[in-house]
Amino acid sequence: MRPTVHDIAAAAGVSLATVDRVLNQRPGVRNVTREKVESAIREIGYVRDVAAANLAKGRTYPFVFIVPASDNSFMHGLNAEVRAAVARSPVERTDIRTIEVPAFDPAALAAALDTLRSERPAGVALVATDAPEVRDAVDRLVQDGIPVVTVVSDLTGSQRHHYAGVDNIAAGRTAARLLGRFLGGASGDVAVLAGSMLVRDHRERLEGFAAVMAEEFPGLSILPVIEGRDDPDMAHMLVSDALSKRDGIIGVYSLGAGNRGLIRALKEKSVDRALAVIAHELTDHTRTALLDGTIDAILNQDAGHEVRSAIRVLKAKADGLSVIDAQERIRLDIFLKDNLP
Amino acid sequence: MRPTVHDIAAAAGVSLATVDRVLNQRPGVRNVTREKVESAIREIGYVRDVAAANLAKGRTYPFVFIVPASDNSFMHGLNAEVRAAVARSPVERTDIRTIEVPAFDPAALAAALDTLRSERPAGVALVATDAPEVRDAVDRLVQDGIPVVTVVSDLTGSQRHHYAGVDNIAAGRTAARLLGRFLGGASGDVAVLAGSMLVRDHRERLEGFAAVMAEEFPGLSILPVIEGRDDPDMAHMLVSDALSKRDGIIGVYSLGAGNRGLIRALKEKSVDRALAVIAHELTDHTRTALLDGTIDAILNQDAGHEVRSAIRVLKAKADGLSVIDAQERIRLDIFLKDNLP
DNA sequence: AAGAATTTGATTTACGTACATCAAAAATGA
DNA sequence: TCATTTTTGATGTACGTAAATCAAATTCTT
Repeated sequence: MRPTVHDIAAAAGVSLATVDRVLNQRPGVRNVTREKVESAIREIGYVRDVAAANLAKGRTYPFVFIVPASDNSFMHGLNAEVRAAVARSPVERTDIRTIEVPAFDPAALAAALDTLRSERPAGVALVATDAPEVRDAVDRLVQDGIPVVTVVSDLTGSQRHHYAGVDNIAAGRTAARLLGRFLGGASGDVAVLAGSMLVRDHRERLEGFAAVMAEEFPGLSILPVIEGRDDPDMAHMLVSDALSKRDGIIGVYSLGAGNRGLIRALKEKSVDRALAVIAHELTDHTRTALLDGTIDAILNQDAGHEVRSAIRVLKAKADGLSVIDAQERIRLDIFLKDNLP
Repeated sequence: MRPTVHDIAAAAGVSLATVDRVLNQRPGVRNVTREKVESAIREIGYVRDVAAANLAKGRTYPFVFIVPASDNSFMHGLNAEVRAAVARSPVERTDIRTIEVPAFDPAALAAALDTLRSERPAGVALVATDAPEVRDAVDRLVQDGIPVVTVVSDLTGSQRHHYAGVDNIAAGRTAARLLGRFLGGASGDVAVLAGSMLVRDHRERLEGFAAVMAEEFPGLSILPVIEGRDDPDMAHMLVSDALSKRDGIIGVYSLGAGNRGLIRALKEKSVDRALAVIAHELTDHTRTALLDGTIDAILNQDAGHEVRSAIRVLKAKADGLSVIDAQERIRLDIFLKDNLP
């Protein structure tokens, strides 16, 4: 049987009340006594029964999710997953509040984070905009002892406890190798469609993509990045334009959102020529395009996994427990038309 | 606040004791009363607090894992993951016992399953050997009300509650498309190395592989399957032999274990020619081979996820709760050298 | 309608932890 | 050494559920 607080008390030769004072860092314990209790805890391998503790405390975990107010499929999906988590709240003892902040607005995000310092939630998850003021605001929360995890997009050099998202450099590298291999040694141009180079994920994907292209596929040259601002119409226009102007384009890498416009442009031109196309994020549109052959592969991060992982990690941090690293690694999904979920 | 048993009692106009009788299916309740209570439960949306219930019951979940005594990297990894789950047992309130049965021996597996009928564990997870007697034994357990999940390999037509493993037909199809695309329209022969065609996963992978090859890559023809019995030396010999005899081989698909021998054979021959190679299961050997270019892609199922998912599902079934389907879907991992974990 | 059988209510204890209160003991200061 | 402060012990209640007991009420039989 698993040891209880009574076992600690017996092992340390103190009373239950003293054990309680040590366990919950209440005042009024001499250092010698505290150490006696702590070593007893270590010796008998006591682990607090979190379920019983939460029951006694009537504890719920007040968490805050900060998401950007972006109007693209991926963010909609992420929001849906957060809502699903809210729906599970009573069972999971969480109490999740969502804050929307303008996208790409570091000041607004930092302000929102600072608001939380006085509110003192049990944990904060945010889709980070990679800027110094955001980093500093996150570090302040961490200093205050509030667990913080970044979701989808990480924050350079911050003290956040965890990042629930994919390795975007690896994603870009993977895209490059797939595209290169699919093109089988042919020479030509590769178009890259991004949302904005101000977003860290996009920059990183491009960085990884360019690196592998340069190292391994010298026959392929990357054209100047097209920034579609994750907007379908803009993407459609820019991609159509590029395809008409440049005959040498034999591959396309879409590393952001706004794939609807890309797909439309590709379909209009695909009568003329075959392109190898890799896109990010599995949505209804990209799924259809993958199935009909417009897109050859989709790289995806599972928003549901990211949200659930963020919550698990925040809970563990709030309880001072460790996490199963392998379980919390967010994997890069590669979908061909055969392994779609 | 979340409703409790007291709220049910008040809503249904009965006593706590009666609510308890209904909730825990104890005898001595008239049907009209039972229905009154049940509709009250539905109306106020009561969900049993599993943590509190387990605390009261002092419950642990006695689970049994049945794994084949196979001596290959994948099964070693699976065993390690089960042991890791055992190490977490006190915290997760599980009590996991492992039974080893001879591999590819349906009778032994069925016998082991039947033993469990009297033991009545809270759940059983097994790596299924796909045979009628196993199916019948599983169905008997299910009839007895014991939750059963298959892991890694599924069981045709059985009543098992859940399968924690990948879709192997999809895996084979994915391998075929990757290989076909990597070969970029070239014509030639493709060698397939399997463990044994008696195992369902291997048969299914081959089936999916062959289907896509026939549909989409008519220039590639699949040679008769090499059965290496998941044995490195045997695989080495057979593959070396095939590569020497057939100059037309330009691609290899290894859908089972025993990749060490394959890799050795490939390295010996690779000086002469470039092959596209796809293999299953990420191990130290295949990882190294992927990094040095001997293998082009690895398809993988994460044994840790499978074990943890199996346990979550068994718990949920034992508690009569539902599972988050998307969370329990075991995904096919595709690894190129750039996205290795 | 009486007696038996069944159904329902009321109440208690327990699980492991948190938290509060009050009394007792020990350490500290002058 | 005495008064004061600090530390420790003892005890009780609570969280939401399970499980048991015994008494009371209701239904069923004949």
